[in-house]
Amino acid sequence: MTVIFSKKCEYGLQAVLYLSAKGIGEIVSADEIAKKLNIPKEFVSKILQSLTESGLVNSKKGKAGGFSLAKEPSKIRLIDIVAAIDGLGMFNTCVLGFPSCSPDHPCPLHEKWGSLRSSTYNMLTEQTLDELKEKTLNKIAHLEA
Amino acid sequence: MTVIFSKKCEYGLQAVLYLSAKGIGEIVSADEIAKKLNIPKEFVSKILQSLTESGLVNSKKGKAGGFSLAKEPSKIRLIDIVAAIDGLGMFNTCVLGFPSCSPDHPCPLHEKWGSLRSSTYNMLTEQTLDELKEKTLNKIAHLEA
DNA sequence: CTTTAATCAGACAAAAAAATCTGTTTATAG
DNA sequence: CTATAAACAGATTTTTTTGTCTGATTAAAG
Ligand code: SF4
Ligand code: SF4
Repeated sequence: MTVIFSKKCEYGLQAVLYLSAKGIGEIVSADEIAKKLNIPKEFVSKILQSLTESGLVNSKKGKAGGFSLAKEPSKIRLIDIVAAIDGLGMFNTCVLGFPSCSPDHPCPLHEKWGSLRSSTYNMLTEQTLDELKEKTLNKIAHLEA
Repeated sequence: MTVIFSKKCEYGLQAVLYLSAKGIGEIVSADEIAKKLNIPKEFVSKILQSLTESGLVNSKKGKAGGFSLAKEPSKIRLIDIVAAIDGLGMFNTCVLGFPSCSPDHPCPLHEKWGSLRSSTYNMLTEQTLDELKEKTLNKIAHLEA
């Protein structure tokens, strides 16, 4: 079975939400994130490194080092994280896997699926981290309860 | 990157749409389907075999054998094919990959994502093969043009 | 009855995704 | 200055998904 996002992307979103819940300046280690979110440490570490390259996250090396958001939470949209990790291919390739999507010969689901896909894209584009902070805190607090 | 459906499911949907476009009685070989849809033959063959087990498709062995729909196109919903191949897990697990989804501590995207997911589910549940026949024919006709 | 063309069963192989390991560099704290 | 704890780099392993191969069975057609 396959869901919308890759595992990498899911973890990436979780981690960034975690960072934003901690506040803009806070530096958090990959180890802490991994433990709190029950994600393999080395894996989330890799993902955060790649997000650092993408400029969404800052990293600090050495003891007491870790990761923090590179921008204000209100400036980071969910789509930015998705784009950095999974790319935006899912928004312009065919749900049914047909090779090309010409407007004159669209696949049978074009009409119905197309609008759902746009809605999803818009949702990810509109949602910024700051708007999700409270809900994130609530979720995190009750993760291992 | 990962899209909604697995390759298996995409091919399965394509193949079943192809069958329905041919008409209810028509028997079509895996070979023809593979060629027309540019899908690996052995792979689509396996998929159709599994759909046969699921009761959505009939198979006929031997020379002049092949596959056909097991029910009227109006009785086969897209969700049936998805359920048979990928399962319905994608409709009740978390987009963000959080392990549990308790209604009191939903993940940060619950509200927004939940409704999109329901819409997708409903769309797949409402769409039956007969309604897609014309569009499928149009798509197939222009596949290798 | 024999040839042929198909499903079917199940092992196998290749590729991609997910996860782990090993070691290096870097900065803080004592 | 040394010990420690972190990111970082990159190789390696494991697992899942995707795709292929071999042979057996079945049924139609000549
Ligand atoms: S138009 Fe149809 S073929 Fe094209 S991407 Fe949308 S669903 Fe797929
Ligand atoms: S409520 Fe949140 S945690 Fe649960 S499935 Fe929906 S998106 Fe995921």
